[in-house]
Amino acid sequence: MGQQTTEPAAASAGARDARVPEKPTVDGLEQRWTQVWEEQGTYRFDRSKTREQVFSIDTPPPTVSGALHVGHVFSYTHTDIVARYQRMRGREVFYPMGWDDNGLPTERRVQIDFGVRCDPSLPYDPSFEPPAKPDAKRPIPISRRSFIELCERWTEQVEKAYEDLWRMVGLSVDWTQKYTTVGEASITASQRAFLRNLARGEAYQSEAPSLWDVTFQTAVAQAELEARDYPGHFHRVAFHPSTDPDAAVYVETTRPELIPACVALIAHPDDERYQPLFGSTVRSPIFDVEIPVLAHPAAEPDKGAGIAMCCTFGDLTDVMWWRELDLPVRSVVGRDGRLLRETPEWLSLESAASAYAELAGKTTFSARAAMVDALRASGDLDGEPVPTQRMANFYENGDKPLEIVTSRQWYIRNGGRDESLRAAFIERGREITWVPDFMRHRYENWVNGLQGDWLISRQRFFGVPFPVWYRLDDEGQPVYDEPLLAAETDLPVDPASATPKGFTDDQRDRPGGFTADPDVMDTWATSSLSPQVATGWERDPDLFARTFPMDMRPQAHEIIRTWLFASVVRAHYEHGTVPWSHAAISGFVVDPDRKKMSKSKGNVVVPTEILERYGSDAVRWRAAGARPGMDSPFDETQMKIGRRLAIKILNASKFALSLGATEDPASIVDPLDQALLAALSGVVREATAALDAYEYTRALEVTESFFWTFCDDYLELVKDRAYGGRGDGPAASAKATLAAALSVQLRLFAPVLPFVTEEVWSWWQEGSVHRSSWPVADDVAALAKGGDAGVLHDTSVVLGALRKAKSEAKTSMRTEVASATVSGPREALDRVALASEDLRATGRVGDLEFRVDESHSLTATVTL
RNA sequence: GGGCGAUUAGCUCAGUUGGUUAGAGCGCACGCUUCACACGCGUGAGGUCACUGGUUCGAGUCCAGUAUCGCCCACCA
Repeated sequence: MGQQTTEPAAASAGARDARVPEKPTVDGLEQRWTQVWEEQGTYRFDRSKTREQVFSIDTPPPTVSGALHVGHVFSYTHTDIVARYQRMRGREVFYPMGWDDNGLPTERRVQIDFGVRCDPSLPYDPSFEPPAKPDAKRPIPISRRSFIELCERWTEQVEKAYEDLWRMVGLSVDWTQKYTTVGEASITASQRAFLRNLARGEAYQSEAPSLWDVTFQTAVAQAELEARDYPGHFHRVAFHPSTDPDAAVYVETTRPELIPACVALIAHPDDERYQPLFGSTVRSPIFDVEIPVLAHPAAEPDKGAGIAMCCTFGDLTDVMWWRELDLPVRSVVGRDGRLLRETPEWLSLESAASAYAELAGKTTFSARAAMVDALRASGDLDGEPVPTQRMANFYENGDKPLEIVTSRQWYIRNGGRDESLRAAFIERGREITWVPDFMRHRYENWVNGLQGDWLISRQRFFGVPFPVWYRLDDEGQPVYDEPLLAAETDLPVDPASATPKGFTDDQRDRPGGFTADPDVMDTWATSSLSPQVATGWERDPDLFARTFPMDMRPQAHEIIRTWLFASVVRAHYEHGTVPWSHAAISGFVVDPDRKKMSKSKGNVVVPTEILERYGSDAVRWRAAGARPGMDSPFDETQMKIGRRLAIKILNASKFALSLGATEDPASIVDPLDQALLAALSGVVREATAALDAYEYTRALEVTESFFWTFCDDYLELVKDRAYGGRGDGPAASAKATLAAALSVQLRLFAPVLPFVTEEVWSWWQEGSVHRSSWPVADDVAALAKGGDAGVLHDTSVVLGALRKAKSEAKTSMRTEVASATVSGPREALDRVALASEDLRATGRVGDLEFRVDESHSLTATVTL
């Protein structure tokens, strides 16, 4: 048997060293072909191509914070399918890979894994080695530089693991095009873009209230907020009209500890309950501070008592009121989340000062309890606190509600304070083709809801520093109004070690000298430049000209507001364009209960196990079944189906080659063969149109459906003829058709199933299938020579009837059929007649008769 | 509360511009050791297309509304 199956294939391939394995297997294909692709540079970007010939992809740099999960594998596969398709279509694909090793997630992992913490005041110790047994509870303080070195060491390990996984998945990334978000290129680009934003007035520094995480002690941006449930209590608290101290105005608050920070009581202008009080003042309980009662339309009559205590600052509404009503600042919460230790000056009465002393230095939580006791004692608490479940803003990585503190920060204008700028960014969004289109709403929703400019500075260590210093006046105070800026030619710059022009290093942090800006950039302030970093902006102008603006930004929908929007902002300012023409938004992989996979839920599926168990092609096949933007449940049984398809491709290909598949267009003369190719031509047309629209799921579907017909019906029908059952001419037609159909189908499958298609391709073709050309529908149609796809279809219907008869008789498919009568419309019978010899051979039919009957569709009466 | 999406067979999903008896795979049932594949092959049974109205000769498909689920955003008085 082995002889029979391998010899014809070898013969058909002529002198070529065709080797069809005896028992083809999908196992081990990943290792073999990733190595070959690497050695041969199959996916290496050819930078002799011009921008029009290039398809460039702004690969999402995965966060280097642990492990990739199966959702990543799915979405990166989606991108790879498009990349492979475009490559076969003749575009030179620029497909880099970045690692997002910037920011807090990395810092946190390093702290835990090495048992250290960063203390910037410590000097650098080059010999420092982390403890062998890290104790995360008692971290060792180390210098900023040592800390950064550990961050780098840690990310290097993880990046290696990530790359290994991506290679196994079969991503056709050009691994010579790598970048990291803390690499030199990223720092340089981030600093350069910032300096230019600053020069053009798009970036600015401001001392203003901003959201503050007391745990991490850093400002955070609106985009990093997460509203979460947070338990609290309503406290009904009495304020007293200045003119009538025995009367009371009741306010309901969840944060009584902010009463010393109260600057106004505010109700809606139409609220008749409070209209008499507008313009008058009340005095706060305990502290006896005079406070105006004001009207503002943002006050909601049905919330609480309908009159709000405006404090500096309890929430973002307070900030708005403070700004719009021109109220004073009376901050009591410090950056550490505790009430200020010194008694604020506006608590002028002695009784107020002593009351405040009970709160000073306490966390907001403890201060609240102390305040409630005080209110209860003074009789200003009406009733007892009522439990409530509220939503509070959290930093997405934090676990305590955010405070609002006033601090000096860097911002980039994003339209949050400028109507026309906002309109410009909406317009940019409309220049982008969104896949799927409805994801545009997420973008516009976000842009239209912006509350303020983009806060880009963070009070952290591991990240891109601002290339800025400040002169220190004679008292050692920084002169913020005249920042000292690094020159673009000096980038990248670490102001903590470099010296500004005109100063010497011994003047650092000395009165009359200078000091470095201590902050680093928000992670999105650097990753928003991924298109620029990847394409070599200002670093490699030749590459940049060939790859920017890019063609495709693949990403998850949850970060449209952050990464996508920020990228649009940066490209708009720097290049006056959108950064890419297409935004392809992938959905999530959800667990069987439709819950998003996340570490905290413990429902994450580790991809390596799945890849090893079913093979990469199988997992990719499943990924391709999730359409752009649609969430997809993880279902392991689906992987088996993909694996089955991959195996089927091996076996069917082996069989087709063993039948003597030979490329020979001229000999394709049999109507059944032409029918197959006519149908295939339609499949190519549909798959091509689908992939042009990034609809890889549809492309796979039509291809797969055709392939099963090819296996189940066509291969069965031509088997006998190809073996020579009806002579050389008919056999040659079958062999030529098998070769053409196999070649086209392998190429149609190649973007989704790169391993198995490459394996089969190597049996009988030169080069990589992934550098072969995508099939052209018209070319396939030309091979069909005007054949009618209906011939195959109608013949299959009759074949099905023959099988059904045998199946119902519970007998083997090899059973002889004494006679069969096919009846139906004349045209259908004519088509079947064109393949009647193949049909008779396959079904083992003795007498095959045709009876015209226009009253019903094609049927067959079978006598065994 | 605002926005977006989904709802078709037990499960995962197709159903193109409205057009005969609504499709596929998995699972299930019953068969078949058929010379590529038992990691296989064949056949079959499964559906008031979430609900209510409307447009139309005709609606899974278009319109209006309702419900349920999911996601994004807002919501600290």
